[in-house]
Amino acid sequence: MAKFQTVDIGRSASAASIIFAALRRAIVEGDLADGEPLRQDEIARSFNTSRIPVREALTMLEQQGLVKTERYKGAVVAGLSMAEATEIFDFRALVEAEVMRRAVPKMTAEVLDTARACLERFAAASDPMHYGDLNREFHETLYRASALPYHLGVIENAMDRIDRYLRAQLVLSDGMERARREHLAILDACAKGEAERAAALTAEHILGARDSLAEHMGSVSR
Amino acid sequence: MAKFQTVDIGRSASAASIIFAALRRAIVEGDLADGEPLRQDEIARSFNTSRIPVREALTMLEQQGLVKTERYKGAVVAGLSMAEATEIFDFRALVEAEVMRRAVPKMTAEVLDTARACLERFAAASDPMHYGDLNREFHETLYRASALPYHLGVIENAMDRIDRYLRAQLVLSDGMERARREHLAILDACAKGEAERAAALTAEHILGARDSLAEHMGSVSR
DNA sequence: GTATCGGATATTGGATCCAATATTCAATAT
DNA sequence: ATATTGAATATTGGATCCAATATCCGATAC
Repeated sequence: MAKFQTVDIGRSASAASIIFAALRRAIVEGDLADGEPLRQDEIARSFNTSRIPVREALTMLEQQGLVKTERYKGAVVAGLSMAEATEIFDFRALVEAEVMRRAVPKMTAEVLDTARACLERFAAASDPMHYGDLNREFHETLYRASALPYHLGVIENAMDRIDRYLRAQLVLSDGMERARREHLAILDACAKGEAERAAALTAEHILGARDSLAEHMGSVSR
Repeated sequence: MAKFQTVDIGRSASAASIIFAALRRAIVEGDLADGEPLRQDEIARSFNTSRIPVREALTMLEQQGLVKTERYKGAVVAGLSMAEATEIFDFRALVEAEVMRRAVPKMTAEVLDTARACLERFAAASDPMHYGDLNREFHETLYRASALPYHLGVIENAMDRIDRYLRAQLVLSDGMERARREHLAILDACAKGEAERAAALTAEHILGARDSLAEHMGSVSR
């Protein structure tokens, strides 16, 4: 029997995955602008490591489509054209609606409470840049009930690619107010066990964001 | 004006991406068994490089979910549980049906001819292990007409994860014959411009393969 | 005979060093 | 004045070397 609590320091994250997580977050939140070059040397210095783990992190980001690398030129934050962004919204609408459809029958009271708490924090949030996190948390809480890990992973990746634009759009005009209203409607459908309605509302919610983004920004990038 | 043909040797693939492509192919085709350890040193020797580009290739594979890495233990080919495989089939059915629905109205005669040629090669193929390639080529040819690159990428990734099991199942019993029949039906719907029917047939085609796999193999791995 | 401990070996993660090439900018020819 | 050439610099990709740790196997205690 174990008499001491083990701490798994051996399983602690590698330098590369720490750097990856930090860069990913910076890109997803929009702190790094589209096209911004990511210098290996500079990043290595800021993390007090060599360039090796930095390169590993950059290859991970490239696999996720968050950066583009060119030989002898380096990595830059990968921006999306309007067509690409639109396609990703369409994809999300398709997959998230289906996940929602399958999640509703499995939602426990606890899941619904957690989601409700998310919305309350969303309404009370003072920092606009925090909306994005709460938005994701709300949706993920509901989706997780589906017990479809592969779907969740794919959704997360798609979300990463467009989150910056979504966040920028959320603070504009009536973005916040509409999101709040639509979230309430989705949660209501979930609470009543109406899977089809929840799925339809989810798709509308995402496609509405797509159209709103297309209006506000003529072209997102390059 | 350019008087000489330029060859872009500078843009030639890096060692890491060559190794990645080779390992990916080996895993997807099932030449490397589930759980098989991938030793950096060994791979490096067989490609006449150092371990650095090998590690880069392994991180790419890990991002794709094709290998699992553990610190100080190394990378192994990532097998799928029955539940995971089933989920990926469901995902494919959802996404590929939608892509097909949107592709049909855009299919030119050339696309249809290319797909038809695929099927003929499929029927005439002598090497059973070549079926898998032709199967993918057939579907991809049709999907590409949709002009939805993000969707295609996601589908490709999902396909990579289950292709081994699919190939193994294809050569069993009536797998080949049924695939041939279903492909013809799909192509027929496409040729007649019946998008909804093509989409429905595509979903059935994939879910049928899912069920067939579930029958033939009690558990896929681990 | 069996279980536990300790060192040898194997293997990975990271640091440092070297090679290759893109970019920049000054010098020069037209 | 402008376009071209060539050297200096910056930056990446890969090789070699070092540190950390998991695994294996023999020695030892009971």
